[in-house]
Amino acid sequence: MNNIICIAGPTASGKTALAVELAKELNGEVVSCDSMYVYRRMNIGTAKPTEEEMQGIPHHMIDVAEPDEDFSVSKYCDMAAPIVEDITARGKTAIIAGGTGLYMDSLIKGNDFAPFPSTGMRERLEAQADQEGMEAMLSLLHSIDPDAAAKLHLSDRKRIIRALEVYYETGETITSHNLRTQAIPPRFTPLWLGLDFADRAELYRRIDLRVDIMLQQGLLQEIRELLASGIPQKATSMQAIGYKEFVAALDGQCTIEEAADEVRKSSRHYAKRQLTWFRRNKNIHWLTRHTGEGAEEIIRRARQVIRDFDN
RNA sequence: GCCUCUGUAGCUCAGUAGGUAGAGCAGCGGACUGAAAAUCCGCGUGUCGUUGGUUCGAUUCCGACCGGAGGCA
Repeated sequence: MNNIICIAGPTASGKTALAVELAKELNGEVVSCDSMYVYRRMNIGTAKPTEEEMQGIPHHMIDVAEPDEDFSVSKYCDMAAPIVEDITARGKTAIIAGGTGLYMDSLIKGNDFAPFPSTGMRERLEAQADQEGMEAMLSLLHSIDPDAAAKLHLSDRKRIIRALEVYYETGETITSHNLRTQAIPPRFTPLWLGLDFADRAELYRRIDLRVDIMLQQGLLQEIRELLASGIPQKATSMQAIGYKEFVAALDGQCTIEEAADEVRKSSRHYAKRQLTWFRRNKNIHWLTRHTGEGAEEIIRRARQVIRDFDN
């Protein structure tokens, strides 16, 4: 009997509904695995499940951070791992559902992350990159961690700087750090379920529809309130799809309709990236929804996978 | 009705002084270890409107026809 189930899948694929349904049937509680559900007061644009959708099932890792807070994978794992352990210790099933692949994998594997220093190292490296250029930064990285440098593209500023930062702060290269943490056995061994559509266009249609619904539900008002409460436009939370685009529109940089088009486009790209991430996880049992099939069919197949797994 | 412009990838458009074509966006694939809804990489998918003619060879030149835009009436 498996007491941990992971539900992966792209945005708008029906993870929330499946998680609640399985929780009802398996005496479960849902642990959200979504980098944006963690922020309070960001409800409409993140498509956070409503009280009604939760149907009385306990949900964890939702509304655990302020929108101007610097949240991260490591904070997520630090908070979520004890929750999963507690749920299973109480004899219930933990249903980990969400679309943030890095968070989900890290929670399951028990990754540990090199610290994020507040020593000003990051700022110094950023300044150095501005002055000397990325070629210089990459060749610097090459001299201390050739493996990491070989894997990174010149344009991937974010990762080049992080690799340098880890080395200068800890004395260990990021390559060595990653190898070390990958050798740690996984913290959990869940049953993996994945949601996808046989016809990609169908997923995209659902995404388009969802953007219209968000606007009807008052997304613009939600964003105005967040900004009015002092959330800076460059906060991580405001980089969420559906927020950054409408923030620009409210700022007069484009029309609402243009922003809505951008949101649809970014959401499609995001869904594709999510699928790319999850597809390499060979443990996932994919529940592929074909044209004409309803949500009940997917739930039925999920039950079947769970039954087969328990036998 | 006449005149001018126009028809090339899903969309917007380049281009070939005649040798079957290429950009951006879309789309597709991939990477990913304190930002991940972030960040980054790769890949043209085409009856060049139709049909005749000239030519060794036409998307390109010429004619007709069919669409579209504008002008004159």
